[in-house]
Amino acid sequence: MGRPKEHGAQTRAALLTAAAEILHAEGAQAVSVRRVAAVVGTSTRAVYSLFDDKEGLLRELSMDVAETMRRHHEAVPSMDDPIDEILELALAYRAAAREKPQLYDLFFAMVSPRADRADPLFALVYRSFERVLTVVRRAVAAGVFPGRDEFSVGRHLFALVHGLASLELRGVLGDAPTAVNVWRQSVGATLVGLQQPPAPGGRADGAPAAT
Amino acid sequence: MGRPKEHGAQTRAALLTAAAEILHAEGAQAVSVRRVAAVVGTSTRAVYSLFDDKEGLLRELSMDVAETMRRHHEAVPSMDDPIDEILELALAYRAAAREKPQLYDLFFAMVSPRADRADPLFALVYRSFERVLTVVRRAVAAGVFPGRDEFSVGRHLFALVHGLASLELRGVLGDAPTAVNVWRQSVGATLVGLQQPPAPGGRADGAPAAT
DNA sequence: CACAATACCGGGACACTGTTACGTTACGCC
DNA sequence: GGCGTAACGTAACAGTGTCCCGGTATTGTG
Repeated sequence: MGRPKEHGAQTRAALLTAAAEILHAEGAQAVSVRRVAAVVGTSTRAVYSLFDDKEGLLRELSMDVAETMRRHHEAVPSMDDPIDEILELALAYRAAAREKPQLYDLFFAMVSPRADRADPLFALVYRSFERVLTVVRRAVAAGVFPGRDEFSVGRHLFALVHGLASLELRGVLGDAPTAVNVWRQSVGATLVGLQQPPAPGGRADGAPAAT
Repeated sequence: MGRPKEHGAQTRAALLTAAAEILHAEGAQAVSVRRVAAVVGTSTRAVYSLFDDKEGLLRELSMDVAETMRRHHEAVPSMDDPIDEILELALAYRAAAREKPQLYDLFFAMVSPRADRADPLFALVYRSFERVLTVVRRAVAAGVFPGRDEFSVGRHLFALVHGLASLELRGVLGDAPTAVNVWRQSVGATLVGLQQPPAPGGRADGAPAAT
């Protein structure tokens, strides 16, 4: 009973690709519900039927970056030296950010401690982090990062790659060959530092010292 | 000749404080020209007379963060050990970001290689970076960072503190005491790594290797 | 086969946004 | 006092996200 849905999977896909094209070509602020609907040739109503609202549409788009992140991260092969593997994973983060520069901010906006674990988008984002944690965990077990745990190292690396990505996407790191060297040197130096025991005065996991 | 200006320095100040209050209380998206004008009790025209447009208003607000950054950075005293001083400067960056959390994104948006050197806002932003560069330069001259130059070290530190600030403002670093430990450990480990000679395969300044 | 119930659709309306053109007003100068 | 001029407030314009209303297509039922 009732009129059957017209806005099905293909309209949904068309809206997403249209939104992605506009976003890729002109940036996030150029994406409007009316415009996306007009490109597809449907009404704004379709957006509100298929996604809840504009945020839902953008949220679906950020699945795109999250998937790009996952792809690059899981494409990194296992290596004998976990240090080499972590460096490659950092460069995978860079590659994903450069592949979807306009979506990168959307991706990082998903990072939140209050994220719902059952949310498929969060789960997808977490897979990339988990890929890194796997190696780090192995390295910690092997005594590569004395006095540190996997989360401490993971957080540090996350902060660094996000900072590097932010700077590069703003053009601060120069052209691509220069930028990749900055990444190599920065991540490399960080990994060297992490292999030394942490300075006293605070626990390595970030919790305050139990005095 | 001509009607005298009514929208002088005090209207300007009132608009700025009103905008800052709204931004502080409800975030950046809540700031609208009409609303700011209504709070002050004047017309939208005043905003366009005193500032060029809304971006000009926000731009003036970002002077606020830039000034906060400068204040915290220049409050850090000279120390015997440049490593200690750099760590304190990193914590100064953190303090400034935490003092104006809603404005932090505006601050970072000002970072661009295409920034106009004559722009007073850019000049203000650059003072904080220059404060760091001064110590780093001294350390490089003393041979503390073998095989690296001041810009390589400065960029690395900038990426790290921006990443840490971004994570902390999103609540990822936990409560304040935990977060400050994360900062100390991360910046500390980074400084340890930078004191080791860089890995071969690329120049430390980020430029591609001259093979 | 007719009909009403139903679930969806498109277009228009609403409350906003930033920005600008317009008519008005208030001053200094002649 | 009249006039030119510059700044004023208002109102309009084009755009945004969102939501409601009249219409419509389908389908179970009489």
